[in-house]
Amino acid sequence: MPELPEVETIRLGLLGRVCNKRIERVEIRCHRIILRPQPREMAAALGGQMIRDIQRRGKFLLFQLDDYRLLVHLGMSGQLTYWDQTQRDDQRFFTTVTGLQQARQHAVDKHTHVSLYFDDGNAMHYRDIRQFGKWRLYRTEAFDEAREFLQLGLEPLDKGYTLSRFMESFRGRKLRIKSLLLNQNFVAGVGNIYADEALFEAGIHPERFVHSLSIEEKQRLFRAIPKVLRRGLKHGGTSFQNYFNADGEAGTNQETLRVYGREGGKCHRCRTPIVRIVVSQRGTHFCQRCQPAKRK
DNA sequence: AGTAATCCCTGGCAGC
DNA sequence: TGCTGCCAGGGATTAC
Repeated sequence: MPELPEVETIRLGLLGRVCNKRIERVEIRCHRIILRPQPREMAAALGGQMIRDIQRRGKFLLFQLDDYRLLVHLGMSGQLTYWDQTQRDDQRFFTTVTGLQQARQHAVDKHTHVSLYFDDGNAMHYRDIRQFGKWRLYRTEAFDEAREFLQLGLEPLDKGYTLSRFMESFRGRKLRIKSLLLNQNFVAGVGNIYADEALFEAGIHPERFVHSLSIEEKQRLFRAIPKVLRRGLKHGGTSFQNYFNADGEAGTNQETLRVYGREGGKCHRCRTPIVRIVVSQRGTHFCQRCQPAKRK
């Protein structure tokens, strides 16, 4: 479940690997994940293009090519890894060890849906077990058509993330705060893990309706969001199931999580057992004492 | 328009 | 042991 810190970690890893490399050949094996344009057309368009830069917006990766912009969303289980022709493929990729897959460089398998082969003999593999990922290719001059991208909300680690804009984003909302945090049009890049972590950090119950939040609570949330995201980034992302960086390595942020995935475990702050409920069809973890249901 | 529910998909796991 | 059924979850789509 790659969220902002995971996507950013992948971006940083890929920057030094695939930038300024020319795509010689593209293999698209699963057609489901490619929405636009059709696979044959996408493969043909990518051939001969050089990757000039890689940017990120929310959970989207944005590859700047000579004539195109390639938008990649990793969905639930997407992996983008670099393949070095001088290194040996690691078969341990497919084994489970203490609940966590071990991975390095891997050969093409049944879940490797796209491969970009560069003219220097190396490659970049896209692997996506659950196939929720999306690739979209736009001609640079037609990028305005990427509405799902342009409607994204505040970028929480950028300078434009200000308290006034954050407060503005609450206007007219009448839903639970956890639901709002998962909405990419509010703050981009926050997913289920970091939403729970941010709410714990801010001391806010996930089922609170946003119009009931005090100014102080919103201010705490405003600060908590980038705090937990930066912590995730610092630890190379959270590896629970299928997330690996561009070199196929797991992150370690799962060891620093305060509430997510810790049902029954003791709250680091008050020792109360962490509770798991369902909000917006998503597993939601919180401390009943540190995140009270009603405002004091 | 804003919100809630449904669906997509596979691997892992509990239960028998 | 092997089968069945359920669950996880981002976001597009549909329904209201």
